[in-house]
Amino acid sequence: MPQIPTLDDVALAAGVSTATVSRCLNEKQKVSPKTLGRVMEAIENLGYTPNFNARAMAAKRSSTIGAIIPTMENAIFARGLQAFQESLYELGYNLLVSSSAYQPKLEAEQIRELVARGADGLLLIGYERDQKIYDYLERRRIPTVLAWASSSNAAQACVGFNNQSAMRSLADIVIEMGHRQIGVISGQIQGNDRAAGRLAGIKESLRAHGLDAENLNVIETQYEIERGGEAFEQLMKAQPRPTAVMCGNDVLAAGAISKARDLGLDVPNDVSITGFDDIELASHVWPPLTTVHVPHRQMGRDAAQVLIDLVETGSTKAHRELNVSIVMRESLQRIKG
Amino acid sequence: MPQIPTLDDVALAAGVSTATVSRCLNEKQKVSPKTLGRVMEAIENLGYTPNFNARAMAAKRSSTIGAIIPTMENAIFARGLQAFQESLYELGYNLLVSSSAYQPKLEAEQIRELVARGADGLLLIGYERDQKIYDYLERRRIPTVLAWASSSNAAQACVGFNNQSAMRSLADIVIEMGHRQIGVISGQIQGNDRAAGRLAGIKESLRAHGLDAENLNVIETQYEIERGGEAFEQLMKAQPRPTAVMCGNDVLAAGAISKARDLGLDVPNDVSITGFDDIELASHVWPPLTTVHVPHRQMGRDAAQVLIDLVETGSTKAHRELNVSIVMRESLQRIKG
DNA sequence: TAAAGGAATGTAAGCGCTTACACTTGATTC
DNA sequence: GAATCAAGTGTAAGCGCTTACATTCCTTTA
Repeated sequence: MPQIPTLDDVALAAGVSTATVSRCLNEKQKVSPKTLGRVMEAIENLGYTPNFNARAMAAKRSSTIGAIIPTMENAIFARGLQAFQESLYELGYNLLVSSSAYQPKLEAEQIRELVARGADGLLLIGYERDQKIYDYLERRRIPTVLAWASSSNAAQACVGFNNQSAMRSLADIVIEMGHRQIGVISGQIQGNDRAAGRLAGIKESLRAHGLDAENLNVIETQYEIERGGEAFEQLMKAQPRPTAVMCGNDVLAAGAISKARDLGLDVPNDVSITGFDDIELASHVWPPLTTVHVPHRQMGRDAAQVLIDLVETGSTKAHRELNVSIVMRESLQRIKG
Repeated sequence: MPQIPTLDDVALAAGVSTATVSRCLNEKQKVSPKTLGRVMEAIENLGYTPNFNARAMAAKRSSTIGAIIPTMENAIFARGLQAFQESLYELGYNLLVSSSAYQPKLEAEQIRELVARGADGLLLIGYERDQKIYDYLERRRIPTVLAWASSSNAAQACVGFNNQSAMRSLADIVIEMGHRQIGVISGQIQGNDRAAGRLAGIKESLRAHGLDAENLNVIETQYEIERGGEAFEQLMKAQPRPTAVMCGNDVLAAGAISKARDLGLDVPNDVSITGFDDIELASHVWPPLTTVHVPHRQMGRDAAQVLIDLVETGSTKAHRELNVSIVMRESLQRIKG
């Protein structure tokens, strides 16, 4: 029954002290090439792997970053997170991911969990959460970056974009194309600043064009393709029927497009549909979606850079706002006549 | 500068020993209600959270399960993993997920990483990997479950389905619908037993129907929607042109459908297309995909159950094979005339 | 009433690492 | 040749927990 080799075993086998073995692992330059070779050989022979928990405990840092995203079920966060983790890896950090299912309570739990696991820093999505959480992170001195959103009054570092003004731009286009009956399929506003911002952007645009923003037909639902379809069906029952349906993201929009076909409606001739995010799917549904392109990869990279800066140098809070753009595709059409 | 409270601080505040505090956290029933109350109050007041690393180290178990999936970029593994993690949670375990980007080397690294982090057990996808890895896990005594595949000769516990016979069933239907010119868009076979099995299933069916399996037109590519489109375009250049294109999964099929439209081809009148997995997308593209339905949620639940059984009781290796079914939708059509 | 037993709690030895500090060595300088 | 210094290495004290074992204090039972 062979025991799992420890650093002591390696030290013994190589005829050096544990301190030296540790140096071979973490600060090679502090060790003579001769010793290094001997130690590495012993490590190889024994099949030694450092115990992460012991290391984190002794060193009081873990080279681990935690991220909590609202969902892994669709691709919204996938690309950005991928870029985030690639950048972290290059900087010598590992990423631990949890998903909160859009539930603030679960998110709070998972923040504690990641901190308990010794995360050196955290990536969170959006800025809207209980102040207690921020206090907790402050007390524990856990550097935190908020992504996918941008709020100038957040005390934390932000790397993201302005959801409201992004959606405002898209709504401007929709309205200037002649649409007056607009339906909205939004994500749940409660506890989701991104969804709230996007909806606010539409209302802002309506007001700016002298249209009624208060009676806007909005359906809130979960970010699932099926839910998008259901909401769309609901919206199309209204009289007068919307000529354009703006969706809180591409997943909802894909559901709406699919349901439109089921209902025998032609997109965009009978009704225009727009999305948000420009995930891969957006250009592969039919008709392809007019949507807001979000630079997910860049956001992920920037977030990693800002966060590690915070972790290693405790540098001053950064606040990076990225530019989004509107991608015009066939799902949105000018009102005829 | 307030220090982060430790178990010692709690013990001091509650006027008990550290052992008692530990018991309050882990084995409440061993502590008198009076003491429990006092300790919990102290924990509350101090805002104490146990240090995970210290706990794992002292207890020699972490109540953590590791999972390594080939990709998080699309929904293939999302649903099953979600069910896996929900079941684990009910059983008192946490899940740590990494993605290997379909690279065996990265996977090996991540296995070591998860083991170093003290994972009590591992979930891996498929069975095809270097024997050294299995030896390593054996030596370290890390219970492991292989999912998304099924191989009766794997030494590890398996929870999955037979990719080959599943695809064979679908191919049988395609052929019996009169298709003779079949093109295949497969995932990379190298290091991916699921992709290999699916392709083998198609060839098996061809042979069984007295058709030429050796000259089957197969394009191997990555599981990305864009790649599916490219491969489809390539396949359609063949003479004679395929009347049916069978895809290694739904993501490739979605790409193929989208590209077909770009090429001015009507699915299924000009060409039939099939997928595999039955992810949400499959029923929302147009035309909806005929595909192989995989019971992802059940697979996730079963895998959790089998793995925790292994971890806690060291029970004998289980081997669960799940049934898949074919879902007929509009993307596959009988050859006319 | 004393012995026995069980429940509640305490004592203290690690778990496998990192790192401050101390020490040894050999080269360099005056 | 003594003093100085840097490079390489070793010693040992924790990091914050769990848990085997010891101890205390009741309640039971003969």
